[in-house]
Formats: sequence, C-alpha cells, structure tokens
Amino acid sequence: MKRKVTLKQIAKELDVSISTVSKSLRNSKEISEDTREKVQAFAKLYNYKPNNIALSLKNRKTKTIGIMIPEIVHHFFSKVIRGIELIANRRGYNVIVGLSNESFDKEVINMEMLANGSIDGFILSISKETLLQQDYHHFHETINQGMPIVMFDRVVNEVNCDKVIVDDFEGSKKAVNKLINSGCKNIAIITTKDYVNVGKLRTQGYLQALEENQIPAKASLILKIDDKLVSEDHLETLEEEIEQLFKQNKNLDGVFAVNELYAITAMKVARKFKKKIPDEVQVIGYTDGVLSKHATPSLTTISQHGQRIGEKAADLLIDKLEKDDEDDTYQTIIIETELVERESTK
Amino acid sequence: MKRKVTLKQIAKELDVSISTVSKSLRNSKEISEDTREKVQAFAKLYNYKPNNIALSLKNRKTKTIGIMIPEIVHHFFSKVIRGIELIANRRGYNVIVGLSNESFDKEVINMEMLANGSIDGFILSISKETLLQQDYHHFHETINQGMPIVMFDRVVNEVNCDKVIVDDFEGSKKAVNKLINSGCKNIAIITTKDYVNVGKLRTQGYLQALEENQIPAKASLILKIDDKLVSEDHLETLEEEIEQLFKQNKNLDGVFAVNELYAITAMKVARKFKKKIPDEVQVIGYTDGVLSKHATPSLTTISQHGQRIGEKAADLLIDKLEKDDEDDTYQTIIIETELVERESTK
DNA sequence: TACTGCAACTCAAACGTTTTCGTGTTGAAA
DNA sequence: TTTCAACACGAAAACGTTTGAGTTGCAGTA
Repeated sequence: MKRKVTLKQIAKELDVSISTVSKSLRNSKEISEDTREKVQAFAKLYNYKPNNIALSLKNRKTKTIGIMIPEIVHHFFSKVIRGIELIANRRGYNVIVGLSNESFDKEVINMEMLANGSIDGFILSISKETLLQQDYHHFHETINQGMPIVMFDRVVNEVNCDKVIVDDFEGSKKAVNKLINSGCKNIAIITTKDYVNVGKLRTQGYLQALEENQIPAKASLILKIDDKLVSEDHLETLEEEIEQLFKQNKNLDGVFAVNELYAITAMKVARKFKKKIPDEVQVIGYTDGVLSKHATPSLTTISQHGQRIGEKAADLLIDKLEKDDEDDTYQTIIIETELVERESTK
Repeated sequence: MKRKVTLKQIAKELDVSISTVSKSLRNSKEISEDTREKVQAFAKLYNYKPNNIALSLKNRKTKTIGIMIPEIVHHFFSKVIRGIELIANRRGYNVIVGLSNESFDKEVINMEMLANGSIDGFILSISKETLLQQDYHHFHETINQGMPIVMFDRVVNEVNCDKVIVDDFEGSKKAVNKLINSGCKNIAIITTKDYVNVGKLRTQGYLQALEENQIPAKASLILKIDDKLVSEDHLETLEEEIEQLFKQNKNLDGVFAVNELYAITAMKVARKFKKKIPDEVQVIGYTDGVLSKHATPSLTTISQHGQRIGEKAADLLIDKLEKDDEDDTYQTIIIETELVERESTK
C-alpha cells in the first residue's frame, strides 16, 4: 500500500524545496525548464494529486455544495439532486447530501454540521416540521455567516435568499382549466393541509380556475389530506377519505390531485366505483414521476421539471459563490410547469 | 455579517494564547478553572464551532463517506442512500454523493476527485459501462492508497473489498417457486443481458427453480432485454418484445421479471391480450418500489431491502475506518430477500 | 539561600498547500 | 574591478486546529 504522495515527499526525494515543487507543478516560469520537467515527471510517476483538504483550508473554499432535503426516496427530490449534481460537477463542485427527514431538529443539526467549513453554500428545501413551527433562525444564522443559500420548491418569504420555485398557482390553474375544457363540470381537488404552502398555492390555483370559468366552488369537493401520517395505514385512510369524496359527490367527473399518490389512489377508487377513466371521470396529478408514466391508464400530470429546478439552483448558487463583490440582491426564479397529457384525460 | 470566529480571534480578544483557548474548550485541566470558564463563556457567546476542514487536515480524516452510484433517480438506489445516510449520521459522518451515470469515465473522474482527501472511504455500486469493459483499475488504485471501499449490489469478484449483496440467485428461486406452487406451468423470465451480473444470477435462479421442480426450461420463455437503451423509445421496444413473448407462448401463465418496469409492462401486455391477472397469468417482479405497491393489481415482488443494504454497507465501512489495525480480511454480507405477496399472484 | 515541584500558561510543530519576499549566483555592462 | 539585473531557487507565513514540550512564577522544603 502506497499512501498518497505529498509535495514534501517529492521535495525531499528530488532534493529541492517544497516551494520549487509547487511552482514547478503550476508551471511557474520562476523555475528553470530543467527542474520543472524533472519535477513534473516525478509527480506523474507517483501520481501526485494535490490534497483537497489542504487546498480548502488555504483557499477558504471547499468547492462543495451542501444539499438539505426532507427525503431522498422521492422522485421529485432525486431529480432535483440529479440536476444539482450535473451542474455542480460541470463547474468543478462536489455535492454533499443531508436529509432532514422532515424534522426540524435534524435540519438544524445537519446544517450546523455542514456549515462549519465543510461546504461553500446550501441548496435546500424546507422540512414540513420547520414550516409548521415557522422557526427559521438557522437559515438566518447561516446566511449571516456569509454562507449563501438557495431554496427550492418549499421556500418561505421570511428568508431573504435566492429561490427556485415552480409556479404552483399557474400550474394547478393549467390542470383545472384542462379538466374544464375537456368537459368536466364537477371537479374535486385532493390536496394537503395549508401549512405546506405548495399545497396552499395549488388549492388557490384550483379556486381561481373555477372562478374564471364561472363555476362555483363547493366545499364538499375540496378534500384536504393531513399527510403527517406517512405510515402504512395512511394509505388506507387516504383511500377511505377519497371514497367518501366520491360518495358525497355522485356527479363527480374530474379530479385534480396535488401529487401522484393521491391521483393514483383516486383512479383506484374510481375503478372501485365502476367509473370509467377518462370517459366518466378524468384525473390529473401533479409531479411527473414514475407512477404517472406507468400507471394504467397512464396519468395526465403537471410536470415540475425537477431536474431543471436543480440545475437552476446550482447555477444560481455557484454564480453567487464565484462573484467577488458581495451583492445582496436575490432572485426568485420560476420554472414553468408543463401539462403532460396522457390517458387519464380526454 | 459576522464571519465564523476562530481560536485565534478568541485568543486575541481574551489576551491569552491559542493553545489556552483550545485546551480550555476541551476542558483540559492544564488550564485553571477561572480561565476555562471565561473562555467557554466567550466561545458560547460568539457561537464558536471548530472548523471542520482544519480538523480534517490535522487528523487526516474527514468523517465523510463518498457514495458513487450509477443513478439517483431510482427507487432502489435512493433507498440505499437513505440507509447509508442514517447510519453515517448516527455515527458522526457526512455523506458526499457522486453519480457515474452508468459511465466508466465519469466513475473514474469522480472517484479520483473524491479520493484526494475529501473522503475517508467509498460505498459504491459499479456502473454498467465499467462492468462491460471489465476495467477495475480505479478501484484497485483507490484501495491501494489505503482508502477502503464497500461495494453493494453490483459487485465484482476481481476487486478485493467488503461487499453487501442481495442473494439474487435465492431471491429469484423464491419467486419462481412461488409461481410454481401457485400452479404455473409455463413460466417466462424477462431479464437483462448477462453482463450485469445481477441479471445473470437472477436468470440462474430461475433455471434452478425450474430444474428442481422437473420443469424443462424453454429458450422461447427466456427474454433478455438489452437495456443499454434507456431512452424513451426503449419503452415501446420493451413492450413490443414482451408482446412477442406472449404471442410465441400462448399458454404462458407466469412471468418473473427482474425489475419493476419489466413486470409492470408485462402486466400491461397481459391486459392487452385479455389475460386476467392473477387468474390466467401471474406476475412477480424484483425490487420493491413504488410502482409495485401502487400498480393495479398491485405487484407481488421480491423485496431487496435497499435501506438495509445501505445501513449494512455504512456500518461495514465505518467499522473498517475506525479500527486501528490494518486488517485485510474482507466480508461479503448477504441481505436476505423477501417475497412480498400482493394481488398479482394467487 | 538554593533547590524542587507544581500550577498555569505559552511555544512550536504538524497536517499539505500556495505565494510573497528574500538571497545567492551568474554574466554583462560601466 | 565594481555594479546590477536576471535567473533559479529557498524560507516562511498563512489557512485553523491539536498537543507535547518548554517556560514562568511562586510556594514549600531542606
């Protein structure tokens, strides 16, 4: 086993100083061509690679981006990571991942751990618990220490930083309009409780679309799921709640669900009630994941372009990191949603 | 904006030496209680946290694990990451993620980048291209430099290191036996080309199960998909190939597919041919992901316990990192598969 | 008084780089 | 013979820690 070779070892071996070695490798013309070649040959032979940690310490930058997300086993988030990684890599950065697991405490601890020099900046999406508690001190502190943050998807007005979001309002308007234009008269929405503000915005988009088409909203058509229970029995509860929705609205002919799972479950329930999709009930989901694509019938959805969100977030962050002047202007980038039409709508 | 405070700054402020500050914070009894308290109070006030990079340089360990996987938008891999992150975090480690994107070059470059001091060890799953080229020099070099590697799922005999795998052979035997015991007489397998050796092993398990039950294997029942085409049109090709399989085997009554997508597509094709599931055709998949759980009918699968694989891999790696004696014995841990019975089998 | 022992510090090296400044040697111009 | 630039290289500081080896002052002892 041969340990990594250092400048010092090369210097000793070649009987020159460390500085000479360093300069030779960086092709400084302070050093004679002779020595340079000798050093470079030796370095190549021993496969010298500068130690990243030492460089980080010296340069006070790590060339590493920290990602903090609530969950990784999730199509949307993994797509975002892929986008971040793509850009980061292309621009010479590494990516370190922390999972908050939707917990406030883990989010805080993980961020503190990473903020102590390990990374140059954060890309993150806020955990549900944090959103619920509305305690954002850890973000403020991080930013205050001069470490830039880019938030995506689950963002919050109270924190001043760059943001990349999807136009949830417009996206769900798009979906509901599609249902209306395809002939739906009684459209339900299956959404989440309001504290996750993407859920809130999607509900608002739904209401707005109805209003613009002079369709009165009905409370019985709005189903808000409490998704704090992510356990297995949650699935059954979910199904029961949707069954109630169908029972209470016999004339239901359109469903807009704010995520894939709700949409898929709605289709399952529709099938149970012998309602043909898309002939009798049409369904649109949100988030274009594997489920939508491979369901039968395949599901029309609003695609959020997770990868593009990640790419944009990474570009924003790295731009900020590499700009030398400390500007404190922040942008909010909106990534357009797209209606992907499949078999669950006419 | 207040930058992070360092030992040096505290020392200057309190008019003591850096060592005194350091020792005070580590509660050394070399320092008087008075001074200790004073320093600790000051440090707390200014929210001092030691700089990770400096510590890494000093201790020659980063407390960071590098993960290199072919793809992150993938249920199995993200579950593994979750497992790794869970254990890593619990044991005080961070996790840095590199994606090879199934490319040999990216795998090599990424590994070299991380191996230069950024991490203490690797957990990885080999890219398809690497498996195809059978060039494992980068793994050998990494190990040679004293950096431990733990491989999972896609492993290779040629590299001497700890491994965590699933018993693919036993797993698929289990699946095929289930089909046989449920009355299937003509069981097809939909698998991948042999160079991905998990595909190979699963095919062998299939053959073995047939043999043990005195069922002759038929070439026409073995469909090997070339999944180098991961593009969109791949989906259609896949469907066509499976249709051929059904056409050529009119009496087909059981399908074992080596992944979710193949299984789901098989169900779709079965439906097209008006074959009732599970009454006329039974289907079992491999990898227990979202698709299996939420398909209609839901899919019986062999679960690989991705998270457990990740946890075990992380424990193995950290154990090795924290053991001081350099032992060069390597283990291969086999994680048991589990048959998850759902609606697609009787 | 001179020595010992101890408490309470400080110094300095080390981890692996980069970079500024300094220095010794040459050869040529004055 | 002196002066001076050009050249080729070395020393040292710095990034932020930790830690073993000094150093200082002072009380106690012979």
